[in-house]
Amino acid sequence: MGKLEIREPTQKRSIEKKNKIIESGFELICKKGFHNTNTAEIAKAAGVSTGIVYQYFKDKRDIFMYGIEQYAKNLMFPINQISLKKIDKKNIYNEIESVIDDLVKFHASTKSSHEEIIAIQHSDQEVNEIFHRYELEASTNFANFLVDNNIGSKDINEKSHFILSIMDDFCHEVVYHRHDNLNYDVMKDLVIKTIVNLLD
Amino acid sequence: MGKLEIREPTQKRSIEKKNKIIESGFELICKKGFHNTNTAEIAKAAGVSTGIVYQYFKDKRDIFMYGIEQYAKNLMFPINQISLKKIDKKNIYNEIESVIDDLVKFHASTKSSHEEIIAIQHSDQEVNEIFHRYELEASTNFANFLVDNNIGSKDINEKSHFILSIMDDFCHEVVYHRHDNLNYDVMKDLVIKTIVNLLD
Amino acid sequence: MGKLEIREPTQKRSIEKKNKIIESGFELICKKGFHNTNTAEIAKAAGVSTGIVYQYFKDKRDIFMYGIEQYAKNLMFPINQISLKKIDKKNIYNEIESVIDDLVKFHASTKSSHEEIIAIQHSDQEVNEIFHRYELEASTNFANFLVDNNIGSKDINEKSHFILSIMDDFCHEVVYHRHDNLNYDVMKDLVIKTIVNLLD
Amino acid sequence: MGKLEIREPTQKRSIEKKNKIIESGFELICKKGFHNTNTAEIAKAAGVSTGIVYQYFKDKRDIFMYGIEQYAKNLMFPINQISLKKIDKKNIYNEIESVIDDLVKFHASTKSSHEEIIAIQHSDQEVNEIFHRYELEASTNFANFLVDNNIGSKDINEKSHFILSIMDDFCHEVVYHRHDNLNYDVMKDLVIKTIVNLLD
DNA sequence: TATGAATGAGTCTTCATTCAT
DNA sequence: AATGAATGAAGACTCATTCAT
Repeated sequence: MGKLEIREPTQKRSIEKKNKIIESGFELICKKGFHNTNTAEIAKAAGVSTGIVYQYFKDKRDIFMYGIEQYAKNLMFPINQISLKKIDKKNIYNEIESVIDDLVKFHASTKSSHEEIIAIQHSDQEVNEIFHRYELEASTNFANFLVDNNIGSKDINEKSHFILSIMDDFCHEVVYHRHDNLNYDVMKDLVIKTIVNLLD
Repeated sequence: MGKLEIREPTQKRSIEKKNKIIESGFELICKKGFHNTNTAEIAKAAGVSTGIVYQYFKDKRDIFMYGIEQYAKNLMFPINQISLKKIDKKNIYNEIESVIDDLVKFHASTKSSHEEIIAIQHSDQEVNEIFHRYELEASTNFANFLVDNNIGSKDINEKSHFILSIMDDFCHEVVYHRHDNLNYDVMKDLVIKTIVNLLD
Repeated sequence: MGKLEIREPTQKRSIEKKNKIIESGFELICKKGFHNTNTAEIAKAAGVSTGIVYQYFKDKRDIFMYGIEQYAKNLMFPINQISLKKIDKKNIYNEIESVIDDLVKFHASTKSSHEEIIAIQHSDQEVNEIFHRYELEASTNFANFLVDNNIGSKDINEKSHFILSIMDDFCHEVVYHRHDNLNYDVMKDLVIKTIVNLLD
Repeated sequence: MGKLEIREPTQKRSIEKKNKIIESGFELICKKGFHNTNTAEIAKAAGVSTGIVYQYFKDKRDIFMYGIEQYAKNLMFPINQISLKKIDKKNIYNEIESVIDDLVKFHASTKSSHEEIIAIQHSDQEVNEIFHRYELEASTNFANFLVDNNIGSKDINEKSHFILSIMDDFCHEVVYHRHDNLNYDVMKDLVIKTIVNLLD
């Protein structure tokens, strides 16, 4: 009686519909903020009725959480997406530079959603945990990659984490917060040298 | 039109009352989120009636903005608050360690509000600008401090910015995101060495 | 922004519901005044929830404006509603008397709403313009009617307007402002004779 | 205990203050409407504190009622204000025209307040009664004036009332509702002739 | 499955009126 | 007598969620 069960769609059509809602909802929420986006808008943007939303999702937040999960998996930690090939240790400066350039491009491409997502991450414990999970994965993957390449084996977890954090900061700096008084080429050089140093 | 004017309190009692509202309101909003805190709660927490709130503030957001301004000025960039005494260059590792320890303590003390504030910073353009302003100030101050101590004069703005960013990340790591697999003493050591390196 | 659109109902049920809200709302507002009637009351009187009101109407005023439009069209200028048959010029006194009697009856039947409506007409520019529009129509219709009957063709617009105004005053006098010291049969006689005179 | 008595000021200063509040309040209310004018504004316009208002007046409405009383006495029925000198019966058309011209001027001068006052008159029983009282006086005065001049002694009350009503309508027509398709000189002529006719 | 009409609790804000000083 | 700070009830409007069809 009362509240209907949330349905897990099995039909192809249904799955597509559910994904469309996630996509539209997540996009709107990222663009306008969670509290400034209402379910009617989401339904409309997804081309469905408001009622159907509540057959696929527990509540409005649920829509967003699905979006977050996908985002965290695919986009939040671009280091997971960049193909890290074998590194030529003699040429390590250039190798790192190339990775950083890729990361910056990646960040730039997801820029518009990123801010609101970070916002919610910081105000929502559960979202934070999701990210934390994927961050750990990213960090571990990177550590393994380094080990596989016989680079900086001591304190490898800490180094991996630190390096990712430095690179992430640099990307944000470049993509979002351009300061007038900073020369970003100089900064990149500092970043790369720091990383090289850590990996020695 | 008939809108009553916002009063700028001059009486001591009134100023205290206004500050009490900012304090209570800001605290609640930081704890529960802007949209999950209503004006009645804020008024109650401040020990005033709902009506009086609107004599001191334009709207609910206005309360928060006052809080943000104060927070940005006093707490967001603790480097501004830490007394940076003359640095003994021979003992630079320990000097930096001491600064980092102070920063960590500072972050720990404001931990509870910090997350929601970052959240709002990332979703609200105006808040973001306020922080940007104070961040710039922090960065400049720190650069000047380094110059005054004849440390790392080349690319000083970039270095200053980079170092602050590294220290800030470390503080967050320690205070908010403790990863089980990381040894924070090791990380601190990495951080300090990196900074020393940059300042050489 | 996220504001949901006002829906123009097409379903029979919806149209009925919208009309019910207009009817109930208009009646309440006429009886108690616009500012003394709240949306909850209107919704209750219409047998709907407060929320639904805002799917059909932009705001509280909008409900009233729909009512006004209907009232202006159907009731405000009863001369538009009275069937003006061919006039027997030989018997013109009696013909006019009959029209006046009809008008008085009409006014009496709408008496309760009339006062508040006039009140709002005089304080609201838009309402005033609506009435002005229908008043013009009434005046023109009446002028045409007179012309069709070969009565008083000179200065016909002015005469038409003047006569309607005289009749309207008389109706109000009788229906609303009964003065103890006036004999309304005598007044009616004066009115009719004046009109006859104007049409000679 | 509790509610303080309304004070009837006897001091010259106090009386002036009370009158200032009536004047300012009435003006604001006429300009912006009763519900769109708040007591703080009234107090400010009168140069007093909000608190003092409630020592002179029972409530907000009370302020307005005092204003209405004065308005009704002095301005609402301008026929009471126009000096009606002996009428030269041979020249009666011109005499009436002159009265009408005076009335139009009078109406024009009070135009700005007039509309809101009529609005309130129609929505407020008590205001309506005040006007009714003064209307009666105007009507009686005018009847007496006619009798004194040996004009139209039969059905004099009805005629007086009717004539005033016709003149008032004409004034409103000219001052407020100018219709594009009406020639107001023609209308005036119709009005005067009608009146002359009634007085024969 | 799907629709979209309907619900009604919840929130910000205003303002007439009172009260401490 | 006077001030203006303070109160708190009231009201328009929104929106997540449910329900009749």
